[in-house]
Amino acid sequence: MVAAVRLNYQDELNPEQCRAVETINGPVLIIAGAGSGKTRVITYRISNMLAAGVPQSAILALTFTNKAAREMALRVRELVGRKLPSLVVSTFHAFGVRILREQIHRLGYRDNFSIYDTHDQMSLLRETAREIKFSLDNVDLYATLTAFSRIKSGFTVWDDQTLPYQTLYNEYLSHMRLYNALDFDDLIQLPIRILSDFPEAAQEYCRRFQYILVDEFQDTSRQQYRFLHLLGAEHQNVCVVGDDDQSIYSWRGADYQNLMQFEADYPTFQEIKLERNYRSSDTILAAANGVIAHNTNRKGKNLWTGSNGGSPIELYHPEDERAEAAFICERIKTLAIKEKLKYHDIGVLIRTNNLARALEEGFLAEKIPYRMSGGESFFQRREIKDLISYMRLCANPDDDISLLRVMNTPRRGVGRKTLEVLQELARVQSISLFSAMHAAAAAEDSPLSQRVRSDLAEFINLIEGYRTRLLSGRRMAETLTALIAEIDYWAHLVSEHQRNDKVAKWKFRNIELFIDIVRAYETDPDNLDRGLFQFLNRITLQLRDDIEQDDDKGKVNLMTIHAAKGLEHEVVFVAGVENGIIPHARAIEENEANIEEERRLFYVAITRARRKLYLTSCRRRKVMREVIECAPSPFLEEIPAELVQFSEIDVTVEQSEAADYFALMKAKFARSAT
DNA sequence: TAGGCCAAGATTTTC
DNA sequence: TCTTGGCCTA
Repeated sequence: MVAAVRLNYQDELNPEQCRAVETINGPVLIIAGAGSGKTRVITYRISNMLAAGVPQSAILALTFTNKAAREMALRVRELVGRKLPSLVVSTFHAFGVRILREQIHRLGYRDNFSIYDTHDQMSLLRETAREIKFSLDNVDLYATLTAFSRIKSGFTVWDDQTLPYQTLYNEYLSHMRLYNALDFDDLIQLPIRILSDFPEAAQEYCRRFQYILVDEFQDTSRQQYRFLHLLGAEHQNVCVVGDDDQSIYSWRGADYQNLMQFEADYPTFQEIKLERNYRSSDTILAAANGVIAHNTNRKGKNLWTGSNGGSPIELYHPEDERAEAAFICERIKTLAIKEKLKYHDIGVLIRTNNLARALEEGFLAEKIPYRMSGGESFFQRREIKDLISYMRLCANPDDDISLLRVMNTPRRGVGRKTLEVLQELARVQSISLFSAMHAAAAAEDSPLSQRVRSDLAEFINLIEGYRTRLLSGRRMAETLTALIAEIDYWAHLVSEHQRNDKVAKWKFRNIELFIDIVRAYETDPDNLDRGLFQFLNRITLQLRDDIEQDDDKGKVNLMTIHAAKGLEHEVVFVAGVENGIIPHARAIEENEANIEEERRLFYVAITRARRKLYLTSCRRRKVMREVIECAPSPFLEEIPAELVQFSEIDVTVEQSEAADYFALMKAKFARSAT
């Protein structure tokens, strides 16, 4: 099997790709343009390493999203034809968790830490503010968290703007610490600390992971780069694969300057450019090239296809978002019937999640099966989060945020008064709420009534009982079923939705689905790392990932452009190609230089298409409650005109008006350029 | 203490 | 517009 792989790949890959596959030792920088067969190269490279005798446990492949990690692991397994239990393919964050689970005691945390997502962080911030009487009026919690994150990761320092929040920040951090909770930044930050402060730990990982491969390198943050750098310090076998034109995560700290940093840090690096595009038609690629050429800050690259022609890009200006949805549905149906295209070969891309709504309504009305990836995930749903919070509290009783959530779901008669007493006790003694409950329930002289204290004791018993059962690590699904029965979650749902028992039923069905997921996790023979903590970590890190469904074949893929990165479809629709959406008004508002990233985003969207690309740009759109006039995205103008065809529906008026508009835009640009 | 009512916020993208 | 969280009252 392995030998076959060795013989074969030369026939399947072009010379540059071969070089990328064969250059195993030393630092390597692979610049891989869109559609240049990057995934194939990576998978072949790994299997080539295995064939060359590198043990699987010595290879570490890091990606950016869960989807990419899963995909890569799957492809390698398929190619090699066997399971690779010791090969580590993981996201940076998940890999951070892996190190922390083994090493976090060095930093004085306990290894049953909770991971807080943005939601949890916001709750904690609210709680903290309340506690120290910090007024949050007119405070943008989200922005505050972003600022905290930047300070924490050393991106910025305190300034006049942020200084007033310093006490809040410190208090927030000490709470995180008290609750034994980590946020996403910590998952990178703390491993860095471990690797740099504890040489014996660093050595362990450096020795083990002799070969490191990073996909989507352009999206790594400075912190992640540092992490990577520390891991590869000893052996220097670091291979990074990226494309500066597809860097679309700068808002999350991605820094494409890491490419330059890499070159400086590894002067002996070999560079390999993959410039031949195997995915898109010539037309589509020419459009993409035309657009991206407007960016100034690029590492030059010249993508080519080696083929000719392709059907033109179709541009349509619907009246509003409903007409847009109708148009897309109509085209999808035609494609399905006339060209025998499968629904799953079609991608509908949007800039923001809220654009999905009208499209979803359209799909439902036209009975087109679809799936939406991204958006509110299953695990974010309320009923699921309730259950997860119970699990988290069992895993880590000091997790106050989970405790607060669970405490009164269902209602347990613990009111504000009681909570205040407990919180005060916790604050004074610097202990968690759960410990405070313990103390209060046992104390003779507690200000709490006998009844309340026995309620608390009952709650403590409930949690501790299930804690033991869940920690035993076996039959979690059954244990959860028992828990749900014991707290009578069903009655809770019914009382929460008295007017609408359908909702209650649906939510309960979700709970059952969740338990199925737990069961699948427990009984998966490939899963060697079962257990409550592992499960919870996995869930938290996969918040946005939807559950893999077997029946996803045969469904149109509706997703954000960000989620579409790394994927491809025969036919792609990009909806809402309007000024203010792509480029997004907020992004530009923030910083005008962001226009380049927005353009890259558009570039990514275009290059997802293999054969045919449709772009739609509404003239009006309902935003919130009002209807606003929309102008086409300025990026449309950057597509060479000869590649574009206006859609036949409503052609007459449309075209002349659009032409007028473009003339206007052109004039505007000419002016601003001088 | 719990349920109902009112007001405010909605965040661009993800781990 | 719709949901969610906070506040007030019974």
